[in-house]
Amino acid sequence: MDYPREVDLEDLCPVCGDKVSGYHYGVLTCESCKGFFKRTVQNNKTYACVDNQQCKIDKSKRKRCPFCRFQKCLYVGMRLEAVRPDRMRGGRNKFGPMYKHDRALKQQKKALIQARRLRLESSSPLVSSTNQKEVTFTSNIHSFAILQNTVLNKNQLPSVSLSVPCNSIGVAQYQSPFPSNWAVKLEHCNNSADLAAFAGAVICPYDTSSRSITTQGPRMPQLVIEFLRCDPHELQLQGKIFSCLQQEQTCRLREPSIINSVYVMADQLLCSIVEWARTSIFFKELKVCDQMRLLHNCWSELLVLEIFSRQVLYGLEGSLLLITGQQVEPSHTVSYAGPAFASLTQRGTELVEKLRLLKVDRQEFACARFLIMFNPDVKELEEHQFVESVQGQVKGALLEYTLTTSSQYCNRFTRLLQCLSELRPVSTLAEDYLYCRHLSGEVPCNNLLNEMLHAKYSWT
DNA sequence: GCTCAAGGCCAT
DNA sequence: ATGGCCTTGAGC
Repeated sequence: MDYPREVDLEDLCPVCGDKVSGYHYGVLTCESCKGFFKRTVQNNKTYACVDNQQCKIDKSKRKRCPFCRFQKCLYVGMRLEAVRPDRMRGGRNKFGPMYKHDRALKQQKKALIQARRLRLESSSPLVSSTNQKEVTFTSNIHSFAILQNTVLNKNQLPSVSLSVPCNSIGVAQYQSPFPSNWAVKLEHCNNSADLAAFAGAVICPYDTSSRSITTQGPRMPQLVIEFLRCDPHELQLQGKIFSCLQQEQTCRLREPSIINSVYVMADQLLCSIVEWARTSIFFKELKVCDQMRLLHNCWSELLVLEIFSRQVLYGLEGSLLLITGQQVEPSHTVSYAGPAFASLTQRGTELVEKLRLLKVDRQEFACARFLIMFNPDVKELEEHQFVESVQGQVKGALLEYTLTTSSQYCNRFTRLLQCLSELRPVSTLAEDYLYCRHLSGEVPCNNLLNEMLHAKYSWT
């Protein structure tokens, strides 16, 4: 079979799309972006964007806005500290081993793609036109889509589907009620460069065997598999929420207002979060008092993360996807939920966009929940050390996962953590909003959500 | 001795 | 200011 020549995206500069000339300051980039980055850092240049700081940077436009170009350089993971302050020439820097490891990963990926092609060529010389189209599409976009095909078609062992390092993992096991956009999701290859030291500390000894490629793809960290097993069941929750909304309607003898529905949904989501936590690995081993402390600290962040993950994994840009499957236009919320809700939605949308850009996947969201929950900064924890050690393990697993799934050392892990740290202010806004609505008596009472809000506002 | 990612140079 | 090509030199 004659496949179209594959456009290897990894041969293109992640900043401008020009031809890559090698690793420069931590990332495979072209010669011109290398030079641009060097000049900017060495000469301490500051730029300004005359537009809205969202200029498109490609080969033909890269000269137009140095501000956005430099932002993009940093975004794709170019490292300021790789520019030498003493301007010493030649030699090697501390990123040497990282580049080597990254190259090895790329080689493995290429080998896998080759294997996949050979397999297709030998097993089905007459591929239907639709299949052919799909293969062409995915291979042009990203190799992992092909890796996934290999695994899903070839191996039916239960554990195997969990060992695929890509966003599409969930397709086989996860019955989403929403239209799937898995096929077009790309694994963003921006790994963390500066995490080699941390990797060494957490996954010690640096476990290259776990990343070695087999026919099943790189292995997923065991802990991430455990986290996925704990995932709440979306359909069950959906059914419960529908029945609650119906009940609300029956009690009030009218269609519940949008804010009422939001409140009911938030309450049910919260119930499912608590249920998830209680049955989850690590958490179920904690003393009840510590469980309470942790949950009181993080419930709203988990709630917000739950809503955000739905937008990133299944939602469409520009609309808010509710657990019920309804799509809401965020700009319209102001008319029925007030400006406070609209500003909350605005903040949320911004963060969702960041998570979308990062292409955070189900595995990473699963880790994120545990990271948020096991917060050793929570006061008066009786099992503080345990909580701290779990957080360390989760970070390690997440780091290992990002290293395994991405072909490049960039700063994916750091960016993920950065995004998660931005959840707190949004969740605080959400709490404030819900509490105001609760005080005004517009929403149902006697539920878990009220309890949590009361607990918070009686403490502070 | 080779590699390759740093910095430098200079025509544009 | 940009970007293609050159020189350098630590680490393998």
